[in-house]
Amino acid sequence: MYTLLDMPTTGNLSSQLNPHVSVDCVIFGFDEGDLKVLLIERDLDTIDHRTLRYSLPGNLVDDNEDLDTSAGRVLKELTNLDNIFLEQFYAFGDPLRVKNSADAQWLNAIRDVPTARVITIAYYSLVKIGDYQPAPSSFARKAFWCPINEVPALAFDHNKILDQALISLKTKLRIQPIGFELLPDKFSLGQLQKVYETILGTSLDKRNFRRKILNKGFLKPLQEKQKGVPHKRARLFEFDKDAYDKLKSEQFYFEF
Amino acid sequence: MYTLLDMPTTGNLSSQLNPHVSVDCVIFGFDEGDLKVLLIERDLDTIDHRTLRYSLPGNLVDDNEDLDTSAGRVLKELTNLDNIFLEQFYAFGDPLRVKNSADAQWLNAIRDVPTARVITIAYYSLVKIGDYQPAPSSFARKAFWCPINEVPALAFDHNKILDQALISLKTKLRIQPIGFELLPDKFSLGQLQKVYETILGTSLDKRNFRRKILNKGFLKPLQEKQKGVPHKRARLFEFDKDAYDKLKSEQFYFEF
DNA sequence: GGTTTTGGTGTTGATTTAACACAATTACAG
DNA sequence: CTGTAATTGTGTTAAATCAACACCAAAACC
Repeated sequence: MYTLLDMPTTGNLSSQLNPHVSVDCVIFGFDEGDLKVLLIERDLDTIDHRTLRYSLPGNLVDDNEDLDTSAGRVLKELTNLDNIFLEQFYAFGDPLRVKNSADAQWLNAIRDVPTARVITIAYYSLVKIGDYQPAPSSFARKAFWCPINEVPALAFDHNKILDQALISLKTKLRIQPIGFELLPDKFSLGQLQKVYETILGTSLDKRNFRRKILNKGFLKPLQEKQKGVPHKRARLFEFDKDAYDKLKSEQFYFEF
Repeated sequence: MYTLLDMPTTGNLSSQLNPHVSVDCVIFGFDEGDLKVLLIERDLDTIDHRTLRYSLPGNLVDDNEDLDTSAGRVLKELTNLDNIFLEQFYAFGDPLRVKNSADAQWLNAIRDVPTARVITIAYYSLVKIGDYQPAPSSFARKAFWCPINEVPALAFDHNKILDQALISLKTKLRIQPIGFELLPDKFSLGQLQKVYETILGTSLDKRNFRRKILNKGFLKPLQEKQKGVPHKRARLFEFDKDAYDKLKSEQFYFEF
């Protein structure tokens, strides 16, 4: 174990944290019909209860790292999720964004320059929940999937960052086929429809949805079927990356 | 006049520049059938010729300012363009982005911490060229509109930033009615079509374009017509903001 | 054997799209 | 004054896409 004051900041000995710039990661997953987001519970050993317990995984960048690299490193350090494709979506720079009293104590414990103004570059990603096992480390005591509708008050402006991430996700879903990234490799059309309905916040006609998405030509039907469900078994599909890449190269515009 | 070493950094006496974070502005305009971008020529009094002369308007943020505010201030300081709606589109953070030899001398002359790693938050905007008169100040010796296809080598990673801004612009044009923001208040459909064609890089069918854009319902036809053209005079239109806001509030999705 | 749950399927009418050609108006050149 | 060059403005048709809509099938569980 480490204490808050001497915990490792990065895995790299020559590292040098930039006190003014951080990255935050909004990792979306989908499970049991719910859209979820990966949160951490921060280590509170030395901190009283007025401190906000939960936050998005995020930390200062290292001055030798690219922003994308930072985001990947920080995510791994806090949650053990590795090799995630992260997409930058917005930089948050309110001069007061880390100056709330509830955050001050935690910053005092963990930062060299706790009063510095910090600009954060926010990233998001979509993952198949089953493919990754979040495991907390560094200043994260827990790392867990939280349903979007049950997200508690988060540190700093993280609730605002999450809201913005959701907006970006919605926009992206309408422009690029990303729904399946939240699902297992093999999925049914019912599952995929549910992803679209959840994120877009609408309900969709089953027959129209199927026709539309299948006509795009990048879903490959498998022989395999669902098992163990108390109803008719759905045929499984997988995303056909080759087919999609080919369409893209022919200037095909996806729009859902 | 000022010299490079004692030039004002902001108009605010209590200001404190953050050596690690800057903003850069990509201002698009449209003129004579060309898409243009606002560049500055940097003051080179003390600098040899290997230094890159041109750049996007940009500078360090002040630690008391919001990023959006910084972008507006920096743009005004360098080009005198004021009250421009700027939209953030990406943060660039390559650790080496300001470390090219051609940039080093200029940084030495102008920055307190010339070797600091600088992350930049990039903004873009669309303006009617006729509405603004660029006037250089601070370290800008000139401020001028440059056709997109004739942009020279720029400082730092500014060519990359510009490329990315163009991609964002293209995406945005397909999703929101922003073409008229590049045109005078009163414009012809021919001008508007040209904006779309230039930015999207395609040619469009005139009859289909007119029908489609007029059916959206936010272009108000005026009685007025073009003057002084060596061909039939086009009817002028204006953007009807009220009508558009009403459509938006009814969950209308624009898509071109 | 009945109940519950989700999977799977097709048609129709309305809307939207792409493709396509020609006459009218103006300034300017000769 | 006449012709030319440039751009405006307009309508139809066939094809594609979209929205709306209802019922039977299969599996687990009781």
